[in-house]
Amino acid sequence: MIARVIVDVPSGQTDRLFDYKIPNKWYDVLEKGMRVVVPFGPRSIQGFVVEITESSTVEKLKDIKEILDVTPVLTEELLELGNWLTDQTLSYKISAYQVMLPAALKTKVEKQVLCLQESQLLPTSLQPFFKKQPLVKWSEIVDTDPGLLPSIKDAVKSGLLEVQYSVKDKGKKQTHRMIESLLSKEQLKELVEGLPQRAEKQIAVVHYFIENDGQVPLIRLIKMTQSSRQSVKSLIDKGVLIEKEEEFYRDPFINESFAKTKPLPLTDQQQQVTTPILSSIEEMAHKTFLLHGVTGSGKTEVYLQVIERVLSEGKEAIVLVPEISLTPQMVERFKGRFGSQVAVLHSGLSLGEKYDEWRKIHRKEVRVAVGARSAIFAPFENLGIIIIDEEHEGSYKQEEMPKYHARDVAIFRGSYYRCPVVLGSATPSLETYARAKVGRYELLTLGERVNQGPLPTVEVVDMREELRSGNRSMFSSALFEKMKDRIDKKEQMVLLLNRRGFSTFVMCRDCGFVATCEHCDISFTYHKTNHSLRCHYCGHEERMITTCPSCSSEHVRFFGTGTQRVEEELGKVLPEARVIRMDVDTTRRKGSHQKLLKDFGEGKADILLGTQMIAKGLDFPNITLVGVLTADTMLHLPDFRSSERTFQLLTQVSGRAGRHKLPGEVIVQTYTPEHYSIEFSKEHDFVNFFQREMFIRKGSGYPPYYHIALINVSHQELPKVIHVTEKITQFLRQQLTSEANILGPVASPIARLKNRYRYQCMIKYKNEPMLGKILREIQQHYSRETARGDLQISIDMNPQMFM
DNA sequence: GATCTTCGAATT
DNA sequence: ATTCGAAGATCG
Repeated sequence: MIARVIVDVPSGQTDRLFDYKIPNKWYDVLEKGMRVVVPFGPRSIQGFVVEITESSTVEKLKDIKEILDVTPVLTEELLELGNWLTDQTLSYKISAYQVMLPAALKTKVEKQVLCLQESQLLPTSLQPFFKKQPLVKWSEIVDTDPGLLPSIKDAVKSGLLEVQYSVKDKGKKQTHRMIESLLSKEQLKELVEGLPQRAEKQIAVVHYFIENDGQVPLIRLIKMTQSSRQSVKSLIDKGVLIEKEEEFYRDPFINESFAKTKPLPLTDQQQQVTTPILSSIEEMAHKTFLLHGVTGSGKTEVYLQVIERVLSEGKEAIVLVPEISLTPQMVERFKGRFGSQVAVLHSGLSLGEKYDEWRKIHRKEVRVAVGARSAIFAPFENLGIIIIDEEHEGSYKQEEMPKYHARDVAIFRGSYYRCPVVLGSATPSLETYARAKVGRYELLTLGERVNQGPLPTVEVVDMREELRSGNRSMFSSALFEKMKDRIDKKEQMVLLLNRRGFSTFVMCRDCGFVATCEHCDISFTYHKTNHSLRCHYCGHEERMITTCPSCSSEHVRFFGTGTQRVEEELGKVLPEARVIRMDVDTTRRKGSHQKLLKDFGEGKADILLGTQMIAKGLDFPNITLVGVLTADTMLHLPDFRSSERTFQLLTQVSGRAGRHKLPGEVIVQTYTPEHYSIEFSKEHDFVNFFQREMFIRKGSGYPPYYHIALINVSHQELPKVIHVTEKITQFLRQQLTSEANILGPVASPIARLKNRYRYQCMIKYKNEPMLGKILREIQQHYSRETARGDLQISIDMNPQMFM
């Protein structure tokens, strides 16, 4: 029997099947979808079996070396999905399979040197390594002295040493040592009598087992009885106790208990949107729904109740949530309703924790997966529904290979299992809403807030006017008055500023020199905490300059406002206000995001100041004011979605105010109050925003009217980049139909990043059946140069970002 | 001529 | 990705 394998070598040349013989002993064991170790050239590497056949066209086949799984990690469906993903995103098969699995399942290969005979026979320089053990890491020898390479080679030739490869699973299952008594309580009591008085510790341990039943983790036993490992061990040796290794899951929520919740009665409108979803579940008819519900309209309760139905039919559910709103608040609602049926997957978990959550799904111990983007690959085999909350969020698009969008994967899986996909949002993406309007998706609308409360009133403040009337501070007088008012009333507020750091750029007032990162074409952001200049794209950090490097002037000043500066300013103008600042810098540490929100929820601060990460999902009853300091920051980015993003952000953040009893107010400060994305967000008017934006997209040939493919070329040398991009553009013009609109080559918005120049070419198209094949040809053509790493060509079939 | 470097091809 | 071997480069 032959196994056809995709090997773990991400390169163009190896992105195909390799055949291996299956040794007789594994005929019944090996299934497709399992990971195996195979010989590949002189080394051993990991691979996925994707097919098992009778025969092969290749003459000299090698044997499969090892099987890494007991049950397949990739189901039939996921294998198919992997193929589809590869075609859609023009990536490698191996990358597609790997992205569907927890990182812990990716093995690492270790190169080792094995000493076959007495170490004394080796050259003296090598002897010390093999004194203690015959097996030594290759790196251990070569790192100490690269000059030893020839002697190793010689020793291998003369049969003293052998080079081998060991493939190791990264994902260690964690085990606890559990201790259990072998004797009955009566026997234990007898035993205590017989023990010598001075064996205090042992007596304490035995007493524990007289008083308690069943197993206990070793560590806990030692702690509770004040005993030691030694005393437990001697009881084991005596045959009184027994030690067992028990596999356990690292539970990230171990210290939290979730109050059980019951389904809430649905409002009429909730009822209306639930019915069509339920019938899609029952009829096993795949359909994609767009659940368009204003903020606070109770989308989550709808999700919970349709999932309830799915579970009662014995099926499974996936719920996708943007990473940032995967807060305890959200998790609590799912765990509260479905208890231990839920696995939670997000980036805050350690490698091992993610693996454990994944295994709960794989082993069918849970039936609901709640998580960020990658949870869309949860290995369920009887899916009943897929829900994507906040479907417009950019984080559903993976920006690395394979550059997939979770929404597309959801629809693939939904149609495979003939189950509904529900896309929920208060501000759907234009693509999604357009599809709903033409009937490709079914539109469901929740137009009112559950508590019947009105949407917050939004006041737009023209900052140019403020400036004219002499107010040069970052707070308009309207906003400032309202802030003071809330502090007096002991109510809370949220301030949004989409820039972290202190200032957005640092410039010399005399010569206009702007401090920029030496590796990228990006201006530095000043960070006050450690008095440094930081590049927000590559992370490079330098000390703040006091004199201008260009003209030696000392008039170096900060321009633009970041969250740090606002925090400082608040301290001056509202010293009595307690402020929590939330941005990438204050939430870098694991769990700090949660902690800051918890503090705010408990009323430990009056003001929550932050970047866009505070715009989503938070639901605190006491927030009655939202202030947007500068609504324009996103508006002028070189991206055709900038208006859409601005509208979404303003609408989302407005939704944070007045969600409960107290009415909410929003103040939006801007220099362009007449811009339609600001005007429509003021009225919470998605539908009119949509129409206006669609008109613009149509005129300029952007999605949803056209598809986009973006090719990004980068290299250390500028002429090379230009030349290659030029060639690619030419080739595309030649190959594609005259309907396709090919733009470029142009420098990327970030023209240099991490010391590499970047150029791009954009294709706008409606129907280009050959596009995939043509782009593959381009990849192939440059595969030599890209394999060596100096040239990079990245293709994004539906880019969310143009930087 | 021996040894070191670079480049391309093959990996089942 | 990594490895091996052929073809050129460098040195004594």
